[in-house]
Amino acid sequence: MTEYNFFTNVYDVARQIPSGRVTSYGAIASYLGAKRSSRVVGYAMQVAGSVKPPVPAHRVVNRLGQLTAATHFGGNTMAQLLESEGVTVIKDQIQDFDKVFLDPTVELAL
DNA sequence: GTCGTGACATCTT
DNA sequence: AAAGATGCCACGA
Repeated sequence: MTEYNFFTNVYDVARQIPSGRVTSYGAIASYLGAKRSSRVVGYAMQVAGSVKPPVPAHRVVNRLGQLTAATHFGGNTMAQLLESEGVTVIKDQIQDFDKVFLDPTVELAL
């Protein structure tokens, strides 16, 4: 009995994000058909570290491309991971965000 | 069981 | 056009 919550749905999409790519809350929310529920998407990421399988929350950032999640990760760990995947991140700010940005409604266009 | 807060975004005035 | 207010779901106390 899989608890199909909005969270679970977000995790599913986030796990479909390839390495070196990033997405925004609104994009995922929109993909799920709940644009205004962007807040819930963000909260899902918070618990993402407590969910199975682990979700690459470091690939999910806000609309500005800022690693706002780093606050919960406990440091710059998130930025280091992104750089490790080929994403340039400076001071919790993704560079070339337009290039690494991936839209689930486009790439994952179901 | 109820109230409030939270990795944001969108809609309205 | 910009600024302000609202909305959504889940979890914590």
